[in-house]
Amino acid sequence: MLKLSKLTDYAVVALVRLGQKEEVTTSPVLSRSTGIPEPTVAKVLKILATQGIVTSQRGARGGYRLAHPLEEISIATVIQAIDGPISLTTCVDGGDCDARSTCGLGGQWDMVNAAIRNALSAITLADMKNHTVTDRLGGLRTPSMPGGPAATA
Amino acid sequence: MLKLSKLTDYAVVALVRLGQKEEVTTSPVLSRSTGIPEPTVAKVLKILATQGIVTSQRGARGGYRLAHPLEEISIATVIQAIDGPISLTTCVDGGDCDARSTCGLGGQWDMVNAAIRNALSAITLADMKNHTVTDRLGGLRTPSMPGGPAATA
DNA sequence: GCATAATTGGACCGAAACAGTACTGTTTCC
DNA sequence: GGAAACAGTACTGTTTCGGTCCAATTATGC
Repeated sequence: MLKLSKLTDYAVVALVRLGQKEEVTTSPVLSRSTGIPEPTVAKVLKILATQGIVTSQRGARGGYRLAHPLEEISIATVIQAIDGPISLTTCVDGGDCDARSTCGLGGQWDMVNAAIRNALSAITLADMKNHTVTDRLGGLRTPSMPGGPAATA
Repeated sequence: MLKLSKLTDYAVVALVRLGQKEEVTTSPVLSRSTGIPEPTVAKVLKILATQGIVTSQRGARGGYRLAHPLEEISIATVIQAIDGPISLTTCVDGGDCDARSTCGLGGQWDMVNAAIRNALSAITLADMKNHTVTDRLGGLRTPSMPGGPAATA
């Protein structure tokens, strides 16, 4: 349902929390601080470490630390790190679309993907922490939007 | 992986094809026309009928017809019809986020959802049919984009 | 008016992906 | 040398998705 995985949600929470501390932080501490179960937060941090979003320090007195300031990490980066590349359909870039010849709309999904990526790249973790939204997004509303369905029809 | 279901992809293809015909069209005809398996296209049309996107005519000589012109149906509408509401996280509008008190970012995901919805609502099925893109989206690239990751970090 | 055929409507089931957990190994500090 | 913490792998339960089948409905032809 166009819903990103819960792991990504956890990742954002953990990263924002991590950005509020200067020293290295361990998984258990982060777990208590965020309310996310220990094994899960450990798994998330592990993935983020492999993607270079956080740096890890092994051994006693080890832990995790942000590799970049919050302002330089976009939502799109986190999503791609956890969930993989952002592409709405499998019918892109040589996918196995068996109806390619008849479907008619060749790579029209690419522009949709680009729109999504664009919107997600414009929001950083710092924007998530602060409750103010930068106006880089055209027509973006304030956090508490009317809530009605955005159906155009 | 922020990927919408194949059903939605099928729905768009079927709707665009349906928009090219005036008279009512049956599932088998649409299946042959699009290359989508018969049962699947039937299921998609069924869902779209319940959502009011297409009108159905039961019985012999029945079939489906578009309820609105292609220009008035946005991608967001189709996605919401098939996949359900567009909300990236479960932690919105009274969701069961058990870490609400500690996570810190109350409804910050809402602005992300709004951005997505915005981008998706700006693209109509007519845009998918024609290979030209209207410039309603700020910074949207042409269909064949470079393809590099949109990571900001 | 009745039988028949065509088509949608709703329910069901198997398969795949995901979230979460546990365990073992490696590294570093005390 | 012992303890603490990350790294990697494997496993299991759950949910969701994709696909299929059968029942309800309506127009047509006799």
